[in-house]
Amino acid sequence: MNAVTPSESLTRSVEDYLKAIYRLAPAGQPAATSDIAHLLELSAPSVSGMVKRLSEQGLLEHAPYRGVVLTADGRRAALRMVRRHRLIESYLVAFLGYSWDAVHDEAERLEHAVSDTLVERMASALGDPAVDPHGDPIPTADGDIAEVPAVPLAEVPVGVVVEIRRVKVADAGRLRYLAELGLTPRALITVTGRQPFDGPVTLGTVDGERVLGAELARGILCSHVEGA
Amino acid sequence: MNAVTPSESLTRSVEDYLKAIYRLAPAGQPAATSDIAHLLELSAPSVSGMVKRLSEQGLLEHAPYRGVVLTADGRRAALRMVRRHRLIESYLVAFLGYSWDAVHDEAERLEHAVSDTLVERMASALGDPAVDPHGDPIPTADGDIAEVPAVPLAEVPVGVVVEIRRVKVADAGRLRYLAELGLTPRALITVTGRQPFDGPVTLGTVDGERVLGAELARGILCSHVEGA
DNA sequence: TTCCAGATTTAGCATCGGCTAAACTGGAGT
DNA sequence: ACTCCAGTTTAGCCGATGCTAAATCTGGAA
Repeated sequence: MNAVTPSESLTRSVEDYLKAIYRLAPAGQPAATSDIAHLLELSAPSVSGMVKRLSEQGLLEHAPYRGVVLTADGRRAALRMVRRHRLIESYLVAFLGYSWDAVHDEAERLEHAVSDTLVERMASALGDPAVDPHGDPIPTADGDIAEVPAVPLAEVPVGVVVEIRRVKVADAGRLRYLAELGLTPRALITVTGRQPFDGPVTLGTVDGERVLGAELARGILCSHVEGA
Repeated sequence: MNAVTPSESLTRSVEDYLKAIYRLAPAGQPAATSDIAHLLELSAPSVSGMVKRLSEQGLLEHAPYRGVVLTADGRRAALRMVRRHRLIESYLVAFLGYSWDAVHDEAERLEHAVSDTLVERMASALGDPAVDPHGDPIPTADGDIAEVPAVPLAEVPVGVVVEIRRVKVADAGRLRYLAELGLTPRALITVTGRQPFDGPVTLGTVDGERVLGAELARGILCSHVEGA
């Protein structure tokens, strides 16, 4: 009857910092001030100041000049926000006609405003999904998050049938483009060719042949399909 | 191509002030500093300070010591928040299993976070309702709000069949109680008796006889039913 | 080993939106 | 007309979170 207790509620800024640090260092490596600043589009001194406050609150540990690491409390709070974000994205896509390229900004605001009750209602309405529309795993309410074992499309061997598991692309335009090509989670594809020097890959999809640049191919994570 | 433009976005606090002032003076009478302070649970000096800022922004007009009146811009912004609030309440009840006594707090937070797009998607999903679960009219996206002509149950003559149109009760416990009695918008009832000295009213409902205290009876607004 | 460049922190400041204490105002009642 | 109180505003403060400029540290190059 403690631990999960979010005794004093965190501000929006604090939630954003914790989520950013988790995103930069999900495995608990130190995150650099400048990386946090860049991700949140803030100045480095602003981050330094907030880091001091957060470490005083016990949400992270700060080794000056070395970076920050989330504490158990900090990690829990971060995963709570990740769960919210991904469930909100899922809900908007499933029930309110949003496309996967349009949900991020909306979720970014809503994640700070929804109650735990509402989040869990949305989860139930969705059937407690394991992943969001981008294939990113949704942490459980207890703060467990599953790994999605997958390799970048850019590294998939030619000829193997793979399933798209996750699309780690933030830009809305690129997401729309991928959706047009049918390259979304659960799609089955085969790499039919690959050009050298970081060149494009050629893909076989159910809709036919596709050519995809290396940058996008790196953002598409795939896994092998059983008995293909 | 101006007017509706919310050029610079308003802060959460500003939105709350405007909504409070609208609520206190929907018809444009002056609202008193102390009433605003009481409604928002803030100190009077805090309100004075914000009022100064808002009048500099052109959202309201302030006659010192006399009260404040929303400008057209301020009223528009306030009605936008009212629309959001009432649509969010409606959506939560219709699609996410909320009861009418539980929606207010959730909507109070969400109304500051949703995009116009999301609000309109919710409105569409609901079929563009005219009123929310409490019977309060939902302003249109253009900022028009319909009157709901209705008289307090406390003033309905004995023997007349009326329809509950609106329930102006904020307390969650009271709302739950009214729901248990079946006294929700669109219910048909008859006042079968009324005790003197601000006493309770006796009601005939489809579920049988009910007795209701004067306080609650004042919060239930009714209208006559065609040919009853 | 020394030194420099880049990263980080500290110093000092601004804005927003709260607060309390004190000063002020307007209208009700004598 | 005058007084006084309730309501309002002003003065001065605080904490959160942002910023720029200056100081400081760290690690790699020479």
